[in-house]
Amino acid sequence: MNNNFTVDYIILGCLSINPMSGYDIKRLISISTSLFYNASYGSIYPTLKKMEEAGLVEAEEAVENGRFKKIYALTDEGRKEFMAWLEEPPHPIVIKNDMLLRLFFYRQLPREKVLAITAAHIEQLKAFKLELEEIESAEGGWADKYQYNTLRWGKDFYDFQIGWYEKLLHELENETIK
Amino acid sequence: MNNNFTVDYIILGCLSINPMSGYDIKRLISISTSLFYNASYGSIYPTLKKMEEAGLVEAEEAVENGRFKKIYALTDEGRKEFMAWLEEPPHPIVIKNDMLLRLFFYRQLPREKVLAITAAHIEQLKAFKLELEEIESAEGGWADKYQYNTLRWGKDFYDFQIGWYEKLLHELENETIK
DNA sequence: AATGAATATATCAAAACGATATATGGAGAA
DNA sequence: TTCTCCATATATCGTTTTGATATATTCATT
Repeated sequence: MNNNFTVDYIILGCLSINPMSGYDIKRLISISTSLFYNASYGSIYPTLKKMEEAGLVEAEEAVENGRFKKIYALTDEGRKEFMAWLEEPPHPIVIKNDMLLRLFFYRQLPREKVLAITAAHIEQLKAFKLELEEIESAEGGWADKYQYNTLRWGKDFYDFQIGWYEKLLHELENETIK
Repeated sequence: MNNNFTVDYIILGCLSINPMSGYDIKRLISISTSLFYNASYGSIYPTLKKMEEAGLVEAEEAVENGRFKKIYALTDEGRKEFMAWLEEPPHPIVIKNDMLLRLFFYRQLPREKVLAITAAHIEQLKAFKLELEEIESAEGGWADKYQYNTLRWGKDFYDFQIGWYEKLLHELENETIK
C-alpha cells in the first residue's frame, strides 16, 4: 500500500466507524462521501480481499435477517495504518468536470446552444442540491460535526456552482465580456 | 467510442484548435484544463493510435527544429464526432477530494492536529491559486472568452475553497458548532 | 566536452471504473 | 397463493486510466 491516494483508506475509514460488509461500505459511501470521493464494487471487493490477506481487516461470516453477510472489521494493524494515514497532509483535489471541459471548446458552438446547455446545467445542479438536502433530512444518526461539515461543503459547493453559472449565463446573454 | 466521458474528446478538442503531437496535447492540457480535466501520456498515446485506426485523426510525421514529431490532425469524420459530442449535455462532475475525505474521519484525530492540517491546507490552496495566476499572466494567446472563463472558474473555485476552510478553521477554533 | 534540462514518444503494471451476473428475502399485487 | 419487483449481497470481468519509467535527442550552460 505505497500510494496513499487509493480506495484502501476510504474502506479502512468506513470500518473505523463500524464493522460492516462490502455492500454496507458501498452504501455508506454513496450516502455520505460519494460527492467528493466515490468507490465502485469493482474496487471495494478486491481491496477487502487484498487487505484481509495483508492482515489489515478480518472477515466474520454472519447471518443477518436470514441473509448471508461477510462482516469486515479492522485489526489492530489496520487501525494503526488508518490512523497513520489520517495524520498525513491531504493530496491535491482531482476533478473531472465535463461541463467545464465542454465550455473550453464552446466557441465552436452556436451561441443559442451554449445558452441552452448552460441553463439546463444550472437546473441540473439545483436538482442535485435538492437530492443532497433530502439525504440530509433523511440521515442524521452518523453525523458528528466533521461529517456534518462535509455535507455542508457539498451544499456550499452546489451554491458556488449555481451562482457561478448563473453569472456566466447573464454575462453571455448581455455579452458584456469581450 | 460508446462512453462519452473518456479521454477521447479532450484529445479531439485539442486537435480541433490546432493539429499537434501527443506531447503538445499533454502540455496544452496541463496549462489549461488540468485543474478540471486531466489526462496522462498513458492514455493519450494509446488513444491517438486507436483513433487513427478508427479514422478520426490522421498523423503526419514532421521534423520541427530538427526533432522528430508526429503531428495529428482531425479528419472530417473526427470533427463531426467532436461536434456531436460538444452539443450533448455534460455529465455530472466527478471529484476526488482527499482533504474532505479525511475531514469526514477527523473526529478520531486530536483537535490540534485537525487545526494544523486545516491551516496548512489553506496555505496550499493559496499557493495553488498563485500558480494559476502565473499561468494566466504567462499565457493569453489561446484565450477566447470561453477558455478565459474556465480559467476564471479555477480562480473562483480556489477562492471558494479558501473561504470555506477559513470559516471552518474559525469555527473549530471558537468551537461554536456543536 | 560534459552535464543537465526540455522535448518527444512510448510502454507497462497496477488501480479503478462501469456494467453485469447471480442469488435470496421481503413487500405488495393479481 | 404465486407472481413480480425491489432491495440486499457478493463477485467478476473487460476496458480505461493512472503513475512511473524507459529511451533518445536537442539546446544551453558550464
